[in-house]
Amino acid sequence: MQNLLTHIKNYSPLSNEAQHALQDYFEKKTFSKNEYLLTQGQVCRNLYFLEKGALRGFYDLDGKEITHWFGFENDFVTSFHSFITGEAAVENIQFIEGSILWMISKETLNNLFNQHHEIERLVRIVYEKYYIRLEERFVNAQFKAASERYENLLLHTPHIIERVPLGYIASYLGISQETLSRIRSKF
Amino acid sequence: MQNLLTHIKNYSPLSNEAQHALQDYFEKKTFSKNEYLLTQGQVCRNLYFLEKGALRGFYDLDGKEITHWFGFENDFVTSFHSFITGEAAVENIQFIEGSILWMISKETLNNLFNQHHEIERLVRIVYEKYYIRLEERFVNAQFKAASERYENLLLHTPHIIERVPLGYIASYLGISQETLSRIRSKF
DNA sequence: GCTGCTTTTTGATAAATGTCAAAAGTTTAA
DNA sequence: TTAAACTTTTGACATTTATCAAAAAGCAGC
Repeated sequence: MQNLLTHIKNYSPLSNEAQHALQDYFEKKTFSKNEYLLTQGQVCRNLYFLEKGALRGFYDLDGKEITHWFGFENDFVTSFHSFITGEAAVENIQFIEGSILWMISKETLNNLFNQHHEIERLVRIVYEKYYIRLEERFVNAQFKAASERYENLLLHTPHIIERVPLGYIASYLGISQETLSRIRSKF
Repeated sequence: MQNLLTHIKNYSPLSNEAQHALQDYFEKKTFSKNEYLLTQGQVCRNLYFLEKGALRGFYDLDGKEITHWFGFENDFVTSFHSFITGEAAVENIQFIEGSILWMISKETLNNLFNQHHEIERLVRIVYEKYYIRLEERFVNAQFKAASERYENLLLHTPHIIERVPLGYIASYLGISQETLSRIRSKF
């Protein structure tokens, strides 16, 4: 929990009352490797903070698993589309490692927004950060060649390569596993 | 201005005070076709609401202009990365049509956040919407073939095809103009 | 250290898309 | 109205990436 609070305060300062409110309502959860946090078709009504571990979001495309994002320590995690719209998730969220997370429901969070303007501010700022992070990935995906995307990964998020099987990384980069293997052999 | 207020209230309800505050601080701007709202290297310190017209965001890649987004009526527009981080923009924003927009500075907006929790809520909700919109584009970009991306465009945002030159659309879809032309000839 | 299972690499070939150059079509403005 | 400028299409060819199949490498449990 200390992790969560410390991390959160990097985004935006919080009064003691707001901190206590968050402490009261975030609930600790642990999962082991390969367990699912969410499966396709469920509505994701919670937001999670990943204190320790790793997970991936993936969906089924013609029988193949397409991993489109990873979460690691200090990431906020949910199936954003489902969480925001209240519709069924098209994706699955699965643990790649045994993990510890903190959970809060959308409903509780909305109540906290009403009670503490600064908590809503915090979430607004988190969205900003996540928005530009996604924008960067988008530009990479659409306008860079496969080998450049891999180089960028090596450069900016090497922990992904160290902690994630190659097959997941391939679809994360939007290329086939064979192509990724060939790109790697050139380094 | 009425447009802006009406549109905004679709996101989240607003008290009269908050509405008046917005009315006081949003400033009207008009531009003609081909003018620039922002050029690469400038810091974008404003958020805009596009009441009428159309524009594009593009950047330079090895001498070629890569259009990566469009804005139309009722869109909020800025160079998000620059607006959020305060760093120089890597992109240009140019009008595709003569346009009318409403402008507010980041500084003024931050003041309004302090005075009206509900305005910050509104922006938080706008970010949510824009986040999932971008997420959808990302999945399309990375995991769908060029012809599928074009079909999706026809299906979901046909106004883009009607109002934007083909060359811009090609890079928006992440394909060459020639390939786009060939895809189109098959319909 | 072996056995069976999973992950990664390699090879051959096919499919999708890009590039360059030129032709055809459209728009603009004197 | 017509020449000039810009946009879109077409053709030939090159490059990138995917696909399918099989071999090699890595790893957990015995």
